[in-house]
Amino acid sequence: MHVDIKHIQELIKEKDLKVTPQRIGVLEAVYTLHNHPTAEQIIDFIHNKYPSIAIGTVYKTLDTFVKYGVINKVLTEGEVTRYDGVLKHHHHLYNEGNNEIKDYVNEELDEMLKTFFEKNAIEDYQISSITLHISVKSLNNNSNK
Amino acid sequence: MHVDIKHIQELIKEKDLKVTPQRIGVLEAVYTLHNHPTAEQIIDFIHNKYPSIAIGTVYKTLDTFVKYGVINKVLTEGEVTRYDGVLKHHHHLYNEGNNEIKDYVNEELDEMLKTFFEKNAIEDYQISSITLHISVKSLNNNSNK
DNA sequence: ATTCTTGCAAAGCATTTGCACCCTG
DNA sequence: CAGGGTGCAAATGCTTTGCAAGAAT
Repeated sequence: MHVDIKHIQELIKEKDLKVTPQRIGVLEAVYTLHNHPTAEQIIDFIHNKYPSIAIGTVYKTLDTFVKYGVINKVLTEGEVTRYDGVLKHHHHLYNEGNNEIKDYVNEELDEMLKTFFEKNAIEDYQISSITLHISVKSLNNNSNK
Repeated sequence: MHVDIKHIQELIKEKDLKVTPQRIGVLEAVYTLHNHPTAEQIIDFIHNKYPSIAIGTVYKTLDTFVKYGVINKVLTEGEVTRYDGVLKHHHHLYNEGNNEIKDYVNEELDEMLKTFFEKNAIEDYQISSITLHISVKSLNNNSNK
């Protein structure tokens, strides 16, 4: 998967953050590694293109991006933190076989949920978003794909 | 909330685990602290009743319970691990204001989701469970309750 | 020029581990 | 009494922090 650096620079600038090689590298890594990478995976990826970037900088950059809504953290069962560059609303498929997390997009489902909770409001709360965590098993014995 | 020790002992025995004061204490803590406690909260609770229990033992016991399905881990955004003693299927309300996680049970919703995914199967996967992560804001300025 | 960002290395903290001893079944 | 469970303390590993030096606007 190829990633457009120009586009990355714009995303950073849009949030009034300074555009630095480190930030470009981190965001490029998150997009390229698209499968909910850990900080460690991001650091490994970056070390090819920008060999001298500091680990602390990667952590700080990831925090900044999450804070400014450039990326999100993924919900996990207390393992290492994983990040997600896909901002469009989506759900997650947790593959029990190989521990992978895949995105699942379904607008019809979102529409149905929206309607449901309009009719069945939760007392005292206003809903800001609903994300499904769908645990699945592969039907093929092939644990990848 | 009062918790029945007899019942706790049975739950442990059912899994062919040895019933020890440490295990009883840990499970008692998870049930009493019912609000998705961290290991630290569990340790604090236990230290009243069983002052000399080791921290490492609590971690080992929690791992064992998760492994044998006595309790579950809760999905979080990479913070400390939280545990959940409620085994009945339920969803989670993430209160953005105070970072609390509450249970949300709605069988009609579950029924609707089941029907939806019967009609809209996910290619190559079999669904084992669906949990909603509902981000909410309190409507009262009162951030508790 | 000013403010924000980076690099580095040390510190922090939750969790894990190894092993001798102990207790449950 | 046999096998698993516990306590302890050290070790691990992810992540954060503080600050001087550097870079972006």
